[in-house]
Amino acid sequence: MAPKTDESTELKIKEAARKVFHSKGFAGAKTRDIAEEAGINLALLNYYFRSKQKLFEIIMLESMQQFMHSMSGVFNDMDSSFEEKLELIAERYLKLFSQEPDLPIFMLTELRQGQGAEVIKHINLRSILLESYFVKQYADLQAEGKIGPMPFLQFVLNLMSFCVFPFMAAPIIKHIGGLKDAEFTAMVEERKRLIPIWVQSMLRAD
Amino acid sequence: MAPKTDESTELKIKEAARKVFHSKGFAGAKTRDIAEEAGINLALLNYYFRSKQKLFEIIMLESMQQFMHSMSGVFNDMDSSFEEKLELIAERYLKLFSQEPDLPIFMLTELRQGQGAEVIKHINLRSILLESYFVKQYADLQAEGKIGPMPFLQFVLNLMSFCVFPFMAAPIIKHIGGLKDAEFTAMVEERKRLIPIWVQSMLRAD
DNA sequence: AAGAGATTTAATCAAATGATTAAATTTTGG
DNA sequence: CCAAAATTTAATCATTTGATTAAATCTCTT
Repeated sequence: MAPKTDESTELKIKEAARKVFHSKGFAGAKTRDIAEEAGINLALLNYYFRSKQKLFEIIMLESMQQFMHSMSGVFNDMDSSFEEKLELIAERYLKLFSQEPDLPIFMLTELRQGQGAEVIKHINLRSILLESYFVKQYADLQAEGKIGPMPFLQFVLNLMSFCVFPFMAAPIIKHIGGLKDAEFTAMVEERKRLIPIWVQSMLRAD
Repeated sequence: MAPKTDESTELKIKEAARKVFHSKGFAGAKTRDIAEEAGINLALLNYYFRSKQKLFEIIMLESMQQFMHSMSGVFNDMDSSFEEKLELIAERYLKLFSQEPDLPIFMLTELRQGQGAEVIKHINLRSILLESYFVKQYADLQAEGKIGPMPFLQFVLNLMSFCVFPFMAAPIIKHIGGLKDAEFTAMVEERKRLIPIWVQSMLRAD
């Protein structure tokens, strides 16, 4: 059944590893869980990826790229206005995290601890963000006095937190609000519309 | 040296457990690490707390109480205005997380996974929040038309995310912004002042 | 179809880890 | 000061877990 170069097995393992790592974290993920999730034997996992650590680094890197891929296209689009970009960013991130709700807390946890700390250096996150067309548009609007003096870093931080935090705090939010899954989804949908409005009002505040 | 009921040893262990659990999470924390951090033998840890799980539940509960203790006093203070409460909340939370930067991501991670999921039920987080004087002040301002129709849950979510997210994302923020610790602290200080202003502007936006 | 190479598996190893036990040491009450 | 109780330790156990190995099975070329 398996062809000479079996990419389907490699993909199955990676997919399983992504699921387990995202939901349990590096320390909580067991290689046997990943193998079982992939429907293969433990030895095969090491045959393909050599070690848990190596497999993790691949998943971590791809997760971060997934994270940034949603972003970079919008950030450097020359045809959309600053306001339109706000809408696109909220739209895309909330959609991504609706599909991958464990992604934000996984990445922030692993970046904070030892595991993922190395990966961040292999990605030019800094330049992708700070040399984007989005930054130029932001600076221009500030120069024209159309938005306030909020530093760009604070602005991005606030925008990201609006998008990311609801998913990280989902269990508490559902508990406090007494929300069922559908109601939580509705709240997220409402935020797609509101986040751009909120951000704009903040930018004019101080 | 040790008195009949040695509370100092018990406290030493709990303090060590708090440190290790907060920085590594339940799965990443090793009982031997905790014992070493406390300067005692592994067996003594089990003598006092019976098991890693039991010790964790104590730490988890106390962490959550610490989290809410900062809050509940402000939320039900009859003498401060809504605007003053915004300032107090930003002030207190940013101060707390400056001292305990691992607290937010620890709690959200463990609440999301199996470990802490039980603890949330033992705490009336929902009623503490939704039956507070803060909610009444919010509703009154809405009734008077002084703030917009933003649902209270979205409002609290936004306020919390402003306070919590910078600490969860600290490694990325420092990397992107090229910030040293002192500069990060300065940014947090600036947010103490700005968060109330931002929130007020959002409340008038939609 | 045969055999070489690739893929997959069952069995096993070694280290890490949570927990226990029995003995040693210290503290307390008489 | 002595003995009982409490505290602390070193040694050990059993399970989990990451990884390896040798054999079996499958695929593809000729």
